[in-house]
Amino acid sequence: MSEIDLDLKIKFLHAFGDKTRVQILECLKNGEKTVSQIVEDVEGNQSNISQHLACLRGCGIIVGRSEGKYVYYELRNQLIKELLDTFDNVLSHIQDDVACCENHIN
Amino acid sequence: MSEIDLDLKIKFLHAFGDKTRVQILECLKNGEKTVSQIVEDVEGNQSNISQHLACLRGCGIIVGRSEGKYVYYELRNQLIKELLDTFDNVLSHIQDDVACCENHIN
DNA sequence: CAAACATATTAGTCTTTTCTAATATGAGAG
DNA sequence: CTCTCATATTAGAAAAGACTAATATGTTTG
Repeated sequence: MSEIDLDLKIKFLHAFGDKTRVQILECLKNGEKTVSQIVEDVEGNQSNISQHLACLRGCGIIVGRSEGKYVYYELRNQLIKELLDTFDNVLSHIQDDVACCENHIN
Repeated sequence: MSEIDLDLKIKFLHAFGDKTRVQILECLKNGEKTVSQIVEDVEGNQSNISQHLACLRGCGIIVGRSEGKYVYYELRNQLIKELLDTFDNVLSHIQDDVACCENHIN
């Protein structure tokens, strides 16, 4: 029952609330990939993806390792993978109730 | 294995990425509360809390019922409660790795 | 070592989200 | 009914986040 710092928690959770980042995470579900591969999969641009990777990395969600001129990223561990699955699971049950909330607040 | 709409998913996940909203959810963990009680617990202002409640409601995370002049909110169901617990669980393991990522992207 | 490639960083702008203050709605009490 | 209380809504300002373009760093290859 370790106390968790609220700001830390928000930072972590916030990382999951962006389309590009979630797409990155989904494309990492099947194992590690280089930045270029991710850029291609997600159809983003290099700079943008790189920034999102830095965010995910800074939030402890993914880890990267350099090999030559490439950097391989993957989900940090099994817990993260399970968390992603949990999201899908919860959503498949709740889906129909995620309705309005256009601007997320108005 | 139902397909989940990505935008829907982002909307849902985004709701968990705000401090005030997470505080609201945590104070609802122990059962339903009126808006006033929530405002007090979270030490927010009425308008702001009301907007965040609308967001959480719109995202299918909480439900409200009116009774007289009060509105009682609670977590939608057990799944949501478990999801909140899962967050804490994952975080307690990863905590130390949620480091930099100051602006969530830089 | 210079060129080519992969990735990261920076700066500036644009967009989205959040907050505050004011006002509206709706219910019960006097 | 009218006043008060609880909650919701709106509008506008402020803040945070994300995107683009340009540049920097570091590695390999010729």
